[in-house]
Amino acid sequence: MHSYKPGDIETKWQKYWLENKTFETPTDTSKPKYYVLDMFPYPSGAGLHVGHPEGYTATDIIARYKRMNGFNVLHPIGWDAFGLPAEQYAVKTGTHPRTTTEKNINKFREQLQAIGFSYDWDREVNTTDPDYYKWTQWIFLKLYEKGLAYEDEVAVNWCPELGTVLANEEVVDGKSEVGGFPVVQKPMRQWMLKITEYAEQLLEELEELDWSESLKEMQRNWIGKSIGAEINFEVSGYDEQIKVFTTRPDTIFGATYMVLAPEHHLVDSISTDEQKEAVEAYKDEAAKKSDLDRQELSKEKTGVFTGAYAINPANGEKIPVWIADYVLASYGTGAIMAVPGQDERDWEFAEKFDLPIIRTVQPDEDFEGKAYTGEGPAINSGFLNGLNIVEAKKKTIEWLEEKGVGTKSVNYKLRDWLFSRQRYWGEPFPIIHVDGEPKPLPESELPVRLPEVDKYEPTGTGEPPLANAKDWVETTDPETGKKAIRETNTMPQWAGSCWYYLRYISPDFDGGPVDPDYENYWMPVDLYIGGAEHAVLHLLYARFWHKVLYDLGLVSTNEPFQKLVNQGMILGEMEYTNAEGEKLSDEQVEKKGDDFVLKGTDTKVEARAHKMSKSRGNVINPDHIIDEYGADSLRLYEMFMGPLEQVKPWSTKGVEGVNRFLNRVWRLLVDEDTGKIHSKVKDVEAQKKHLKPLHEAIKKVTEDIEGLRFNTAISALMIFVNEANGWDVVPESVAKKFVKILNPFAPHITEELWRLLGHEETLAYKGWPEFNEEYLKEDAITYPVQINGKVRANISVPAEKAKDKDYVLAMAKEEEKVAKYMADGNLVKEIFVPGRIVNLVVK
RNA sequence: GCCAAAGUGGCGGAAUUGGUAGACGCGAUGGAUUCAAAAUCCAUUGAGCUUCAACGCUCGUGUGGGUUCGAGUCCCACCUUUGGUACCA
Repeated sequence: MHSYKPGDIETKWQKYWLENKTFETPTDTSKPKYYVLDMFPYPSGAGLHVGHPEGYTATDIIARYKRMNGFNVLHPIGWDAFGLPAEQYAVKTGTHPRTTTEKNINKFREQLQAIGFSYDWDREVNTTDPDYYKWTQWIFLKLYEKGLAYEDEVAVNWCPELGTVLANEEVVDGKSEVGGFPVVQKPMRQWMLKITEYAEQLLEELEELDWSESLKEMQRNWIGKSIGAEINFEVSGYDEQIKVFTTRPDTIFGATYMVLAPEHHLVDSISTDEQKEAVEAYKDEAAKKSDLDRQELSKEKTGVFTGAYAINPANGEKIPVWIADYVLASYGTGAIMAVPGQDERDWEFAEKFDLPIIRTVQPDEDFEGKAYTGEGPAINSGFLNGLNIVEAKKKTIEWLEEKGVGTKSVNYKLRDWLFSRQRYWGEPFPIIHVDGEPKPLPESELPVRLPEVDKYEPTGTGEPPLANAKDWVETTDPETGKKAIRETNTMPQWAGSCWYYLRYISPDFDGGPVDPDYENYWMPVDLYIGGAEHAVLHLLYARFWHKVLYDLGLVSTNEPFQKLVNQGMILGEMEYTNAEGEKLSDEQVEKKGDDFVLKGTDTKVEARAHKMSKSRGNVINPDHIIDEYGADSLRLYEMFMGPLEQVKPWSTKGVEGVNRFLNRVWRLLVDEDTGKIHSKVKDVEAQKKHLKPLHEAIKKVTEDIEGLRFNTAISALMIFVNEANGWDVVPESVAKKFVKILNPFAPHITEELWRLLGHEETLAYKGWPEFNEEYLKEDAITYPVQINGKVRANISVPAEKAKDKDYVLAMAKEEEKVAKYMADGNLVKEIFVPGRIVNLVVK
């Protein structure tokens, strides 16, 4: 028997591709290029899960399709291999993270190769390789030289359990994203990157990118641009001013009090003696609060009066100055003018502390709420009265500027990027401290390698693990010979992934991060696919670095990723659970109305698919799927499940379905007794009945690949095979074209079939078939005939008469059933849509 | 709360610019093959009504309205789910 045996075929071709370097990236730059990139994985100990191959199969299909269309394709993979898990494992077991990482990478590589991805394996990059992080450090030096990297004493998210500082995005609900440990605020010396300097560009240049609107919107929200004014308020009795930022300068007449963040620099100097004690107590309280506390207590506003008064420049009124933690030190100027009439937070605060409220915008008549934030004419606002918000804003700003007490201003939510971590397993900074001042190392000192250490824990005082490596820390300044101390922080995991797409272009280049000649050819990335979890951070950070490199003249494009798609998460199998959370089998459950119920009862049952997780026990291991059904089936199923970007539940039954399809393909072309090409595959001229389904498939598959609609492309391939299975003879030319268009989806079986069809060379570079509209034409067109919008009959019209309105309408009216309906009333309207439909309106 | 996306059979999902809703696959039912099973092949499969049967009819794309000869698709209001965000002045 020579039935379809994916195991044999797949290992054979994977070996062939590797040995022959089939997917080596071409180095000639004469042909059009296509750079198709995957988000490289963190090689975890758990190995690949079924989520990885989803995006990877999509890009692989594109890569293979583009090669067959004559493009030079760059399709690389690598490892984002710095990271906390390997370090935590090292803390526990003493195993060097390098050892763990290497082992995991080998496992990942093996798994990826077993799925038949057409990566150029000579271009792997590994962020933990000194030859790679040399250039990460080099880019950091450039950032430093440009003044974009600086040290600062900042309140950071300190996680005592992990012994490290976390970035805001690594803190979820006041706990560490990894491990769920409590996080507190602690001031520490840290490296920062001035991403805020690029805020406007990062926002503006989103426009030209071919990214989903929702993704762009997420980045816009993260950057959080707001336009308004800065206004100075004199403090009564002091030679001080409080500067505030507001998006609603038009409401200034309603500013009845002011609030400073507890950390504001003027708090101490303006507090009166009577209030000093209360102010100090409040400050202490606020400082102790963790993020979690601030959020939990956020429902109830708190604050303390400083005893000081400011002068509202609009009307000269004395207004009290308070401190409250609902005003953030890190946004705007750390102080606000409170306008309770038009701001919900201020209203709440004013109500609680009995502060005056003045409306300065006339609410709609039926408005019943408290603070009014909608449109309306200005009231109680002196010279602004009657103006709408936009006009009033403009006029206020003009007035402020004239008086010299304020100016138009723009603010961003985006903060500078906290760029250091107290960890071992990360890139060391190319920085030494001489006489207490930071100093960059010269390029010739790169890479600064990670030292060997005995233990991987932080010192406990917050000193990073590298501080334990005394011999390494204590060094000399190569320029002056002075004693120096190395920086012991390391870079965050994001660093390596900020520029890896450039390294693939020239992985061995030693004159810089990327060879300019090839950079110019390959950039930008034409298609980038990865998980939505990186929608904001990785993509924002990478864009930032890229723009810096662009400004330095090191890259030729201002944006790295032209088109970007997020694949949707794959959930576990659909599960039915009762109120107690116990799993039920399909047989125990039925649908009743809108709900699922326990069979024969009214007891509702929850029916849904859950995120895959070890604790739930619903994790699907791709290795098992490959063992059972083969890599081609895995690939095909992952693409057939549904639209790439959508979240969708896994179904192993579905894998069986596509596996059956591949079996049908095999039996269509191979004689299972001999293992040779089936005798019904003949070198004869193809007829219309063969060519029509074939070209329909070619057309649909081509268009759907271009549009990343792989699920419907596969459906078209299935339709062709269902049709072809009914043929007595399969023309060889038709068989070959079909094998070609199936190839990007199921590369192993198609290589094998191509070989059986008598070819020695790989199919990977054979031309993609073109479809011919001629073959798609129908001999006869079927028109549905509607009476008052309901289909009552179908008529068949010869193709050459199909566009002839009079002819088609006449045909329609002759139809017996149609005539019957027409007899019941008068024909008032005839609608004829060529090639589509006939509708007769009868009354 | 705010922002964004999405609601279609038992399930995953199809459906050009508004033009026959349910392609393709899973599951299910019946049949063929088999000593039997697996595999394979054939047929049926949105719900309901009528009929000996064929034909036919009614309803049906989250809910309620609207526009149109015609709405899954467009407009208005609402409900639900998912993702993001969270005192950002």
